[in-house]
Amino acid sequence: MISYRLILLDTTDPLHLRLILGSHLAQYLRQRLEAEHGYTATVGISTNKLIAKLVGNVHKPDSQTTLLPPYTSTDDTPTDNVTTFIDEHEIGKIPGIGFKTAQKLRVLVLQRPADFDTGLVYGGTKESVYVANVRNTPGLGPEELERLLGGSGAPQGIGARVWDLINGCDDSPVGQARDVPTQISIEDSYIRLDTLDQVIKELRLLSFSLLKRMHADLLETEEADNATEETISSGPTKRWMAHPKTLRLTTRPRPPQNPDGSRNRSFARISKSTTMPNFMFSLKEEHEVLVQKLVYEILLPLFRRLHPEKSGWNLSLVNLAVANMVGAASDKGGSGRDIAKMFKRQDDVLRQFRVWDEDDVDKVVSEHQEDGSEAPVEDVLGNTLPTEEQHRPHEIMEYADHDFDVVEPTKFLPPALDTRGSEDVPTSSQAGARSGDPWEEEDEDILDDDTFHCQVCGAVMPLFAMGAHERWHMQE
DNA sequence: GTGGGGGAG
DNA sequence: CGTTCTCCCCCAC
Repeated sequence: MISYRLILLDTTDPLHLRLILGSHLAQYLRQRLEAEHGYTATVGISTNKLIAKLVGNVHKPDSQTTLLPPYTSTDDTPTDNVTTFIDEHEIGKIPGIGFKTAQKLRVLVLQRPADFDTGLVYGGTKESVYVANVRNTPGLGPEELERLLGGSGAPQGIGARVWDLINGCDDSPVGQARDVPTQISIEDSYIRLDTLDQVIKELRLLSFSLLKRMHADLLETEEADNATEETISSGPTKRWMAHPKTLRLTTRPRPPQNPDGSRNRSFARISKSTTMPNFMFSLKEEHEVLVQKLVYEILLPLFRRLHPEKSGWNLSLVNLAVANMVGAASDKGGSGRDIAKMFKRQDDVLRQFRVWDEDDVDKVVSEHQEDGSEAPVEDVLGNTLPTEEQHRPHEIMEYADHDFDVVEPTKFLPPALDTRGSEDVPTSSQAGARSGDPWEEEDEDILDDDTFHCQVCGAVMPLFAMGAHERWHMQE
């Protein structure tokens, strides 16, 4: 069901404008992804990854959602949407706060050993604690969180990081997709695995799978551009794109029964690793042979290091991994089809939309990030925790219905924004009229190639805004 | 480099 | 929804 609302575009608010453009871009990207590759997608639009990801959950399949301003609290708007939005989330739902951290925070808020996960097999009946409950805990701040969550093994600055997260702040960069994984692993879990014979059998199976995966993921087939004698006689040339340097065997021993018969759930894994044996890269030997060698020469010795006792153990999981890829090719992707590059090429076009300069853009983003960290809790909800009935659910429903959600982004883009110097662009500039892929196009005539203008009013705009602009004309 | 903890999807 | 199978990053040693 499509339920979208019209948004009055506030051209004096750069944040608002930026979100609208982001929404158009998302719409355009989703359309192309489906038209050209058959994939539907869901996206969230906001000023950082954290909020964008969370808001993307609001309208789930094949849709998109934008978190609208206000993003900061003022006298007029004492409740900014970022805070209101993030507050409704259960603490464990926040990306970056996993099972362990969430449990500690629940204990902190509930002030009691917390209904851990007594009866059930897995996460069980955890009690819901919301972001607002955590953030409004008296005396809580980055330092207190660091004391609670920090310690040996914890990442540097975990306290500040978590504090930022529950304030809707996230400055983590958008990363590049990898073309080759840093690690490949195969694992299986077992109800009961307690004899060496069984282990050997499973190690064989895992080894076969791993070998297949290595070939599928790390082997590059050279498409013989000119069929040499070699390629004719021995088939397509294959070569390793990356060589893992490490082989690792991991097990998860089943925790022994307590005297009272209860199960001590433990996910603890133990592992041993060794340097990757070279024969595993053989492209000539039969897999059977390689697997046999691997199991007896490498894996069984590793296994005996993990489990020196002949018996007595019972494994619930075995994992076999290759890691530490040393790449022949570049580890990181970058085929050229990324959005940053697209924006670079369309820079001239986009400049027309950029009614503020780069510095201001950064400020809009970081304003919330930095303010949020320091923001007094009273700004948002006051000191009293909202009760279920009177505050949260009601207000949140209101928001869900009226303030988020720009599914089918905006219906229009006012011409005031995008009219400007359109005389030197080609006449046929509708999206459909273009010949090539604007993303693929290299260099020169950037303006000409990536600029489109409306046949009705002559407004100039980037490709992804064309649809919205046309809709704007239609509803006039 | 090895082994373990925590987390995402 | 909960569980399984991967994959990732960080840290101490």
